[in-house]
Amino acid sequence: MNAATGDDREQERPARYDARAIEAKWQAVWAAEKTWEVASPGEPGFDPEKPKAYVLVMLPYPSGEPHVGHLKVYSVGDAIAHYRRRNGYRVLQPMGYDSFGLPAENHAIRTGEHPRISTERSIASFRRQFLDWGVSIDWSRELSTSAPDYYRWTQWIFLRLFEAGLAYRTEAAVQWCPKDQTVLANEQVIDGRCERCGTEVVPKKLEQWYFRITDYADRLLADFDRLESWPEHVVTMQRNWIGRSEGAEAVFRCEEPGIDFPVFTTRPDTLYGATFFVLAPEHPELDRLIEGTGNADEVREYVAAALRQTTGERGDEDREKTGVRLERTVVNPVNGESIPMFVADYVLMEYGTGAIMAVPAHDQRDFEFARKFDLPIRQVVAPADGSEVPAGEAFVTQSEDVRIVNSGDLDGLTPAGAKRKIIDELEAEGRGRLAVNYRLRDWLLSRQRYWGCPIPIVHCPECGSVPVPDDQLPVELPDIEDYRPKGKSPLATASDWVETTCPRCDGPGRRETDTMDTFVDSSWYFLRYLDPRNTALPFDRRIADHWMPVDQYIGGVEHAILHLLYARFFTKALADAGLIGVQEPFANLFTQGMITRDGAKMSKSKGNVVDPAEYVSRYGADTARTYVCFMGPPDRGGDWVDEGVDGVQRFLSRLWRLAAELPSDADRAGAFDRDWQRGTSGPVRELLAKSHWAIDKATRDFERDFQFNTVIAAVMELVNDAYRLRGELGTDDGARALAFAAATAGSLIFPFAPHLGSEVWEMVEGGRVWEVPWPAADEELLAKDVITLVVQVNGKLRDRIEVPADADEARILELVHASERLDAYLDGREPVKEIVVPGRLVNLVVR
RNA sequence: GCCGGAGUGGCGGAAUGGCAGACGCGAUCGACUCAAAAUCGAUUGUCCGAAAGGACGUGUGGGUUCGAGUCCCACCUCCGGUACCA
Repeated sequence: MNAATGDDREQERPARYDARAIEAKWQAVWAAEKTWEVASPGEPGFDPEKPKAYVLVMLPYPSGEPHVGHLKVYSVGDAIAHYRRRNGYRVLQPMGYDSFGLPAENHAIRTGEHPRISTERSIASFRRQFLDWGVSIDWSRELSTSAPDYYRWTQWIFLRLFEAGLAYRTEAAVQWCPKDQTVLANEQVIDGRCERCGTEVVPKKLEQWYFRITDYADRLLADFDRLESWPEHVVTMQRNWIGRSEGAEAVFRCEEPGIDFPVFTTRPDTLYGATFFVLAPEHPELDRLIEGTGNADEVREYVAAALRQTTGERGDEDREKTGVRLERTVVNPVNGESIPMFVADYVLMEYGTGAIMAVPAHDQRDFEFARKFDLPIRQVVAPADGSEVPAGEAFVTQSEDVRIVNSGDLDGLTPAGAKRKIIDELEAEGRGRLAVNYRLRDWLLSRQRYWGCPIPIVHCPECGSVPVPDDQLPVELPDIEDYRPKGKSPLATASDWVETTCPRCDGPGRRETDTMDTFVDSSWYFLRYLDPRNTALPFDRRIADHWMPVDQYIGGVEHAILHLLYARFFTKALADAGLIGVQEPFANLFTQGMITRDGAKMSKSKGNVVDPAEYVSRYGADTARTYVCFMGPPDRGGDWVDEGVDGVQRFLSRLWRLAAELPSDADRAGAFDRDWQRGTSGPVRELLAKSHWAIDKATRDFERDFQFNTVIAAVMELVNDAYRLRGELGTDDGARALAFAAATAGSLIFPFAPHLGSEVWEMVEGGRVWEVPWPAADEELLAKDVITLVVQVNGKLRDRIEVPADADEARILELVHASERLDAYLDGREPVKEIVVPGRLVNLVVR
């Protein structure tokens, strides 16, 4: 008979956990009292006693409705924010929208609706849902990057970079997306396809705006040391993307018509093995080189064909090598040898100098090319033990157990030694030098699209590219009739807007009609949050220096390179301009894993999309939020399972009922009294100890890389124990223990289920849980008098014994030897070794 | 190819070198109910055994250790990133 709840309370039908009512109640409190607003130094309400914590989730692109990825990232971010607040920090958690961008513009092309209208609609629904989820945001700082009072400062910063020589315009081969009709940055081309629409990109020669991010390559690498905690793989990805490689530049001279061709090589030690020389089809000296030679037309034809290829086709490694031999030769600077020249599309203009020395014996690509064109292959690196190298492939090795051969005075040296010697020689003769090369290229920022931040430049036939003066900012985006891109920016059709006067000479000028890549907008938004209503500057340096860096940044790993690299670059450039003190924007980074459904990425075409709003209205925000944190470690992905949501709902209901069905207030007063707690025994003590265990476990797992799944599991255990012990707790002490357990569970679950946590706390203790410090476990209640020790024989579990917690090794062994169970396993043998791990186990080793 | 990450019950996942499988889902049984749902409780790695108990068990093969899911070596599979980068 289960009599625990069988009192007359049941006559009035037990109330049920009404998540929506509870959530509306607390959201109203937070909105009315502006609970999550936080002051900067000098503002009223600023509390200098508390340390600051800037907790930031990557700003969303507002398109349609938030999806589960947003639910997860804000659930994680908010849990961290709440945890920090209750640990005594002044937490800033702002919100904004990355509201320029292609989807809104494409929508405008389809429907004719102005992107501003559809964007505002999306922002409204994002805002509504974030409020509905009860995220603890300082809404007074809300911003959107497409608002003139925001992009005014994006333009202002662009002009500072322009003045510093970090923004420039030049003609170069760029990646063009034929569908979106715009150029793309290298970072936005994935496997030769447009990151946004998946169309194959094609090369195109255009005059475009760039940021000189390559100037910062070394600092971007070195300053990984300044970060507190970033996922190692993100750092590695950025390292690889920057792609620093050390080597040498060597100059090969073509006597006729007299052109020096520098090449970059990471293997100057193999210079003697160079048997031919290859130029990229785009090489600027090619025309001059072939002028008047017998096969100039053939070469031109090859080049034209190469340029027509999509980036994907050209990048295909498996394709057979192609190329054309030029009727020219170059001289190898180390041995004076004349070697034939080729043009081939496997050499890229964007990397190095667009020309290579080919060492077929030790480079797979050169090897394939040499085979195809029947060129000599000269081995210059050999295993130190004199063994043969495989014939059908290039001999490529990082090993130092090799020696240089067939290379004059380099013979017998290791590659490292040969590199040093050859670079010294090249430098002495002025035919080369030590060189460092990067994979990273300058950031192409102009886009031939409408819905972006206008570039504040006027083109003047007299003065060139002239910056718009600061006092004329913002250069506002004009309204236009037709959004369709036509190979140039739709802005070009707004002739009233385009035609202007030159700020420098007052003559006629034309506005720059390209807009900025939206990644520019999001490269500094974390600074605007700090001083969002400043009308004189993008932000006040003193305020920014107070809050920066972001203490905890949270977002998807898909931004590991793009956004995070750009934002790091911007921060350094702004620091160099004296606008801010920090060198790195994000001290700690947490990347959350992607939620799938039925094991697959969610997509409309698969019909497996989870709409968070649907779950929030059915189960409540607390259930949805707690569920995404409970699925597994938040930095890993997880599969959305409806039954799992039910499980979390069940748990939250149990917690609510535990609080709702507590005995009357009078019986349970003093539940938090430590002296009383320490004096208890039996089931009362057991439940109190479990409560303190949960506090300790939750706190440790919170600190340990945000292991939210086990934090929540600990609270579940506490609630389960409370139910299990409830029947044995019919005394006043029992009522107090239950009250303490329920209040503690509410307090610990609050970062994930803030509404329920507040409600439970209010029901049990009264007051506001977010104003109560994060609980600390009582060591004395954590400690046990009697502990169970595991006894092993030869590493196999054979017995358990109860020992006093303070028993020493001798006493433990005495108890072990008293065990009759063990005799069978020992079989009369004397242990040769007895290992005692206090508090853990005993292992008897017998032979 | 290169660089990361991960392989543990029917499923998601727990385990500072020390009781493998916490917690949740699912499943089975029981209580309540006319019945069902909800709720509460119990059981739930595999094999042998009536039971007591025993053997096996963390992708594979070896190693270190009193003791290995955890550390080392070699390999396999999956996932992510990246790639004619000279």
